[in-house]
Amino acid sequence: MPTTEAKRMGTSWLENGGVRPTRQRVTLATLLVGDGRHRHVTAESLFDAVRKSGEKVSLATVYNTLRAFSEAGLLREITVNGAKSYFDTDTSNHAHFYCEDTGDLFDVLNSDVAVSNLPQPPEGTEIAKVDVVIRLRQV
Amino acid sequence: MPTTEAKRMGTSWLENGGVRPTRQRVTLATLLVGDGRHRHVTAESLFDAVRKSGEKVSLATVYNTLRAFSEAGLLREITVNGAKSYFDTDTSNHAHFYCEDTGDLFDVLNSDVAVSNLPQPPEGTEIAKVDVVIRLRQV
DNA sequence: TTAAGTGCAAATTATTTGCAGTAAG
DNA sequence: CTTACTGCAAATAATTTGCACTTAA
Repeated sequence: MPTTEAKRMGTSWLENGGVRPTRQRVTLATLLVGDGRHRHVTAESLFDAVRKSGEKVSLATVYNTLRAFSEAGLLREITVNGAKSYFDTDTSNHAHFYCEDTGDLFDVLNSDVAVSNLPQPPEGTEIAKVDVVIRLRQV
Repeated sequence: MPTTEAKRMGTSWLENGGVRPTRQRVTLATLLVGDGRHRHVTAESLFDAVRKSGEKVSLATVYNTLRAFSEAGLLREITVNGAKSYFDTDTSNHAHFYCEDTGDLFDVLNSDVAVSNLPQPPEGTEIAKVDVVIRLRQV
């Protein structure tokens, strides 16, 4: 049960991205940023969250909306394996841990991880973003 | 037409990984490392190369073999987008440029790109590898 | 009102798999 | 010989799309 406040946050987040706040988008936005915390979701995990919240948004719309949010700069897509896409509500440049055994993806916290000596991009291109994924294996 | 020397290189590369040198594996290995240069391939691109070389290896075997080579440590799999997997004959840690517009993947050359201040991996895990992908956009 | 958004089911795409046949040690 | 490898076709799995319907502005 999303609080009114959570919904308000979701809605203003949408406005931030210049995205039209439809019922389903507000539902998804509220689940994504309603508590002010950052999270990583997949289409499937967000779809599950919708069902648990008692709301209803089709899976296709979840996919399309995640894509739309990303294009609006509200989410950052993270590709860690060919199988599925993750989306991060934290769009700033930061490194991720990815556990291949469990499929867990999470932020590298309070760290100074940085990429040093970024190279010159080739002629005719510019750097859009830099992804750093630290792959873990269980021991 | 692979030279005898190229074939020899491919075969010894297979031995290096402890992989049994079947006809199709030697074909693929020769195409991958026969000229001593590193390259990035996808299952599809390698399959095309096989056809152009006049040899014959089924697409399923190309997929399975790329996976087998990776597991043997002969190749490094690189995931840049949910759509397809790339495989790099250079298994050492190095950064990549990836152009989202063209799908091109290539090495960051002679660079000192490095990830500094690698964080401590979480309890019960160790770092398997660190992927750095510099995403480009055309201007 | 009217262009943008949504839902469903069907289509796509990359990849994997089952299994019968083939070949390497 | 005998176990691993290969090829094919069918199966999967994530994601996208076509299109008729709905809704926000």
